[in-house]
Amino acid sequence: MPDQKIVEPRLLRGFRDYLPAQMNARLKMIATIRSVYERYGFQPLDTPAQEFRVTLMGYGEENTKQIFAFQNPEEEDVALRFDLTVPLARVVAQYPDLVMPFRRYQVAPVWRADKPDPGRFREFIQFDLDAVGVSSLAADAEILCAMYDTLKALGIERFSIRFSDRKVLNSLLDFAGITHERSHSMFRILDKLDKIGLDGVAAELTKGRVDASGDTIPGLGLDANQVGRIKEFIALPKGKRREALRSLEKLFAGVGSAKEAIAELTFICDSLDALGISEQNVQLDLSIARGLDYYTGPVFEASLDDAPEFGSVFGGGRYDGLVERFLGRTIPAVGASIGVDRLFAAMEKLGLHEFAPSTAKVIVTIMEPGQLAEYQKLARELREAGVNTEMYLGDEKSLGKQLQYANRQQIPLAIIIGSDEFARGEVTIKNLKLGGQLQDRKKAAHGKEREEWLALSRTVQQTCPLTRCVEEVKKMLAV
RNA sequence: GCCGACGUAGCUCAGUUGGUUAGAGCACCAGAUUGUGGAUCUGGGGGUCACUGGUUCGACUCCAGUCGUCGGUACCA
Repeated sequence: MPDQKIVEPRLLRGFRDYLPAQMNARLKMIATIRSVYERYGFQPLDTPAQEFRVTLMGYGEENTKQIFAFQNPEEEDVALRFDLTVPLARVVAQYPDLVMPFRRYQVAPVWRADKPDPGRFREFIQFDLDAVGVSSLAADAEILCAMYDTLKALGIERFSIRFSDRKVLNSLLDFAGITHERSHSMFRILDKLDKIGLDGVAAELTKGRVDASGDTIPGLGLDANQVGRIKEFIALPKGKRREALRSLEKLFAGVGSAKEAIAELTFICDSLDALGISEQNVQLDLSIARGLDYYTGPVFEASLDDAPEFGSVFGGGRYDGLVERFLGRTIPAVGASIGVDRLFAAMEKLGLHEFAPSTAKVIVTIMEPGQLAEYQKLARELREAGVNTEMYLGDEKSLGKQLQYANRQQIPLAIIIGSDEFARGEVTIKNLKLGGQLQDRKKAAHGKEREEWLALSRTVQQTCPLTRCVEEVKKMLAV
């Protein structure tokens, strides 16, 4: 291409490639999550990436700027979905024959035009589970339980799922004498408690503050009495679920609207006890708000104790009003959503992923190109036996190069057949994974350990009759 | 969106008060070793110093703008 302008290969801000090693880890993660959801009997659903723009809008116009919106060739206003909950509400309204309760899971990419952060992208996968048409809070407890099982199944031990109830916060407004119109800004500020501390929250509730970068954040203009009440609420003991609940009951004793919230949380605590969910991982935290307007009851969010900077990796709640927008009548619903890519990034930081670029377990190297058919036959035989097998197709003629390739792909076994083996009807199987491990341990091995090392070294490479190749390969992979 | 910092090899970074030929480590490639990867040694390729303009005899270095990256903050149905 003389004189032609090279197109610079680059990505859009907030978008990522997933190369094979990461992709294998991500697929494994998704498969694990799916197996948990299916264990609860949730059923799969998929919906299009694009929806009519009006379908996606409607909860606060200021948020629409985060939506990737454009016109299609028919000049209709369309947008990329920004979550999976709104499309679910659309589906429920559109298919009246769906059997209720409708319990579905969905894993799919969504798009938001946010500024990217660690673990935060413009295109990312969400993995949702929701129960629609269920008013019983047993569903909410079950969602919490599924969240717990999912994080455990992913191999995460130290995580915290915190839950509360949107109705608690509404009662807080009554308790502090704040009008409900200001609920949104009020909840938003409260949600920042973890981040900016009690003093920061107090400042934002009153006259505002200047942050570390010198930016001014306007205050809400509450009076000292109101802030005092909010502080009382924040100061409620965290402790065990029951204790937190009792102290809330005491504080809100004079607030009529609080009875329902307390009854709901009591029900959920009972259910969690019945389900055997530990206090260790699932806590009642009255301060969590979740920014979304559509929540009407219990809300939940999970974060990893050892990677708190990634924030909420799994969150949800009850949204009894959402389907009404499409149907004109109320259908109760509750669900939760994993930010798969955010959780992936957090787990990556904690070293919880196994990265291997190749799915092959065996590579058949080519030493005698004239015998290609024999190599092909053997590869076929291995595949038919269920062994993931790659036959070397590159241009390198030397065995060393082919083994180097296999090593880089982290393929554990290599099959070597040269003129000697062909003459005797044999194959040599080399364990690259074990060989690599032994190399690492070579220097450290002394005395008894050295004996063991030598014994293992003898098993790195073995020769057997061609007829027993598949059997030997399986045996070596099983270790 | 706002505030700040930073852009030198694939990666991590040196680069003197502005001085002529821009360096290192790692990675990569080749050879030592044409039937054995990861070790060692020797050699090699690779740069529009983000971009554009300005100041200057001379700019990787100073100035301005643009783009990009990162951090904080705001926002997050």
